[in-house]
Amino acid sequence: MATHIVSNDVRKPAANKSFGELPFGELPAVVADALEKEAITTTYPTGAVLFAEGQAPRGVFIVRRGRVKLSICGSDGKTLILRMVEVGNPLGVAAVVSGRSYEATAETQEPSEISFLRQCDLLRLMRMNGELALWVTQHISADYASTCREIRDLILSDSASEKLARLLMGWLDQNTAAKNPSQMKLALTHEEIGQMIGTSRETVSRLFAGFKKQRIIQQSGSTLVIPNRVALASLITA
Amino acid sequence: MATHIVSNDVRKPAANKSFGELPFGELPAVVADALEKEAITTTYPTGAVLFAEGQAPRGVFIVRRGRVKLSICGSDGKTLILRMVEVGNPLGVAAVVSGRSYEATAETQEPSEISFLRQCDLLRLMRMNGELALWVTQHISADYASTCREIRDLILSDSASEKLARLLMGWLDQNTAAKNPSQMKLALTHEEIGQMIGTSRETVSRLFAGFKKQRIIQQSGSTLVIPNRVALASLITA
DNA sequence: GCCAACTGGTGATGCGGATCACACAAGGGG
DNA sequence: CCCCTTGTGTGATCCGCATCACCAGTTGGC
Repeated sequence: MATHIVSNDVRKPAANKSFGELPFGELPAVVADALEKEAITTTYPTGAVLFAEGQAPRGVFIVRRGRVKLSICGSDGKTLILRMVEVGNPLGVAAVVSGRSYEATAETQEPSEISFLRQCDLLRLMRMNGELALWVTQHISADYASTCREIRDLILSDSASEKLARLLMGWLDQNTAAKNPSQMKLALTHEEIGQMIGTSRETVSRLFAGFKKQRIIQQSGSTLVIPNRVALASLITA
Repeated sequence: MATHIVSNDVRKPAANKSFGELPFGELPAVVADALEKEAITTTYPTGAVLFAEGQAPRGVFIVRRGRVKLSICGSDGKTLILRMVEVGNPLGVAAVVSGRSYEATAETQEPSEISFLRQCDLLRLMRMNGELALWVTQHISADYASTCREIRDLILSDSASEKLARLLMGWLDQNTAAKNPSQMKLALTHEEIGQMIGTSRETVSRLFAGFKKQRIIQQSGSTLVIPNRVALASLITA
């Protein structure tokens, strides 16, 4: 648990890497204790909406098992997926702390086990427990950083292929721990991928086809192999 | 632009005007007290870079006079302006608290007076002073919310006119306090407006021309008048 | 087993806005 | 004063991708 804030030590200066990774793979002991005492854990089916954009904050949700999709949507029904939230991470902290309404919608992506902590309880615990307050604050910072990254990727590359390449690179980086780091399971539909990079489903289809033709990726079933990481990287600067 | 980068050294020993004369604006008393004791205040010319995207965090900056542009940039030199930071607001809090590198670049937009508080001092103060910690946390939340809003406005409206209309509406809303709420000073160039909404300078020019033709806005010098707020609003849903 | 709903591939078409290429106004400094 | 920079207005062109329209697999329910 590397939960210290300060220290002038920098972990990885400009290596703008995947944001999903937070310093704690598991919850710090204090947080875990607090949760055990105060939180209510529930099992949700796929597609359950934990909270929706614009709702007044009720509390925070912490993913104990499963995966949650965090997205924002426009008036015309268009959707942008901000990120997938993995086990051990909280949802809705910024809204709860600030008292503003939830900024995004959280929906379970698969059957999930989620702990819920009411707003007033969280705030009380934060006051009593500096460590927990710190944990919360760091998560908000991480969310902020991840959102900035999202903006960068979306705005500053205006070819769709560059955006997709960035997304794939991000997935690769998250995957370095796996036994075969150039291989991964594709858990999203083309539609959802489109919603992550702000393009249409058809474009995603065509891009994948193009990448396959250029031997940048290979696909068998839902398994995606990227034999040529440099080729992928070269699409980004292009 | 980017005339010179400011390092940690202070270039002019804290413009020694009596603190009583211009206290820390609208800051809460505790925050103001802490800053008075610990922060170093410096005057910067237009175009000074307080910190740049990717740098390791040194501390937070608080705007005491002037205006600071917060932006992120892509490899190809393209720039997106996140927001203008006004008097009384801190810059770089998320980076300092999380220890990650700054997520954006901060550049003075006009001659400004900025207080600087080192990372270690801020963290120490936060530990000692819950109120200040709360102030910091709320600011990070606010930044997060504002960034989410930015994303929404950028992604979910894909006509450029809608984006511009959104921007103008935002300015109008900030302006309600003024004596003439439908009138404002245009402090940005078309280029910068383009960088705020993610379009080219030429498009901004053409959009303004179109809006004028449709009697949605009037312009005389750098003063912008929006006589018809509803017409502007109607562009957003369209 | 079959049908319905979802997913993925691919062509044709059209539009929005990026880009290039100017020309013009306003300062500002030497 | 002229020049040089910076901001602005506008036309012409061009291309990427959204959109529409299909069809072909795949999955899951009953």
